[in-house]
Amino acid sequence: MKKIAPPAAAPLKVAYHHGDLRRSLLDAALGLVASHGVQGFTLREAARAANVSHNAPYRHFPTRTHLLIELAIEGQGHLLSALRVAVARTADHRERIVRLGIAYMEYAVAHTAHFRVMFSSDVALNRTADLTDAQNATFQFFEQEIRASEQAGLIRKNAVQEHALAGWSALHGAAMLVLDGVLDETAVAARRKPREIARLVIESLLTGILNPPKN
Amino acid sequence: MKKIAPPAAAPLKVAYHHGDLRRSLLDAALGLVASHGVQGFTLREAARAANVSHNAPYRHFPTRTHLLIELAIEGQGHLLSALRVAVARTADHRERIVRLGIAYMEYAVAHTAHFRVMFSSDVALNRTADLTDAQNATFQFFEQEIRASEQAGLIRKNAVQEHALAGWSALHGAAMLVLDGVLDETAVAARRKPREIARLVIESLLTGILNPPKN
DNA sequence: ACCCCAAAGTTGACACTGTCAACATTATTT
DNA sequence: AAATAATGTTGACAGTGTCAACTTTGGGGT
Repeated sequence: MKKIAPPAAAPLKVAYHHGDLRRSLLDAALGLVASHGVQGFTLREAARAANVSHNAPYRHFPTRTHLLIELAIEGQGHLLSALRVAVARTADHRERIVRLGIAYMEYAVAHTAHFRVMFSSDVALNRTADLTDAQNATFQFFEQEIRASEQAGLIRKNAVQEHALAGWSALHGAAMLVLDGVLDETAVAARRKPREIARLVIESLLTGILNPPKN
Repeated sequence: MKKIAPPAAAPLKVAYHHGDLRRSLLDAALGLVASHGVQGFTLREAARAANVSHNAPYRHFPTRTHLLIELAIEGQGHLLSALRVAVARTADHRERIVRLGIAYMEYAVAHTAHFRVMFSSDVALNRTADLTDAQNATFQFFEQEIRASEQAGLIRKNAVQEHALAGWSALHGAAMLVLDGVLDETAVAARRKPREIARLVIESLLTGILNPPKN
């Protein structure tokens, strides 16, 4: 069954080495997650999509989960970039915070596959130091933004970390609930676009829900 | 291999009919999720834990995912009960809201398996009408609580749904981030117990993070 | 008291998966 | 040009979800 003399490369080149299999596998995986969910993603199917044998992925990732972790790290990077871009041309601190929130939500809905992988429990339970670093970077970006607002006198003093935590939680929770469709039948959220939901959540957090104390 | 005359039930009864296999499977599944994660849960292993053949589960659940959905619905019920209990003996509206938040978080960490199943993407993507109802019930409980606070004059008017949404998002996000260990290395959250994190988030949301406007 | 049937459980098979081990080919370094 | 590391391939194995066909059992109508 040996092939004899394929002198010039056929239109369908079947090179032994792939070129950038690692990248191809990540891309294929992302697509599969998008269409079949994280659980539905399969190493073998990714290999097929890359025209490669079912064991080739193991030269690039020690395990299925590690491929996902790699995707998660990548996603964190993209998210952080998106957040940076979202506030790049805005000076007003309040507006910056609102934009940050909206950008978080928009990333979640525009890059659902990445986002789902980033926070899938499978990945979370096998977190790698690199992933932790990437996640911490995102939190620190929030923190830094809040700190700037504090120094500008926009927000309360001495609670930067707490406010950053509350902010991230609110955003993250809203994004999760939206992605999971949990809000689809609620009166508030059903007819609103994700970005409006994000704005709403952020506004609530900024001004608070209590009546202002009357002194 | 016929057993002859087992007059009184032997200690190891090996009846053909199980009695309450459905319940046993749900319990086994919960344990498996707790130890191996949602992805690690296996129908066949649950069947083994219940001393039953690998196909017996199919007499009670059409599919692996449906078993998980059943667990999710069950969990939503427990959560709602826990929330009710948490505020049962508290009259002060502000305190009620704080307790609600803490209860949500505590449920998440005390019943991690249930919680993870409830919001696993596998379940979310195959949501059933019953599950949707159960989730809506939880949201409505939040809403109702906020409405009561509004009528008592505690919180701003005309934004009950928005505030309920913001509250749920913040709580849910905080719970998720805690469960996923995303906060483990952050200065704010690393040394705090989950309930303190929840309190902190709720307090931020109640009073807001902006400086009070000086008129 | 019987028959019969639907519910509940079982066995066996299938295609598919993640992963391991052994082998083949290519690229790189010396 | 030879040795070696990197990259792919084939084959095998145990384990999975699910389908189909069979068996056992408990309860209701006659």
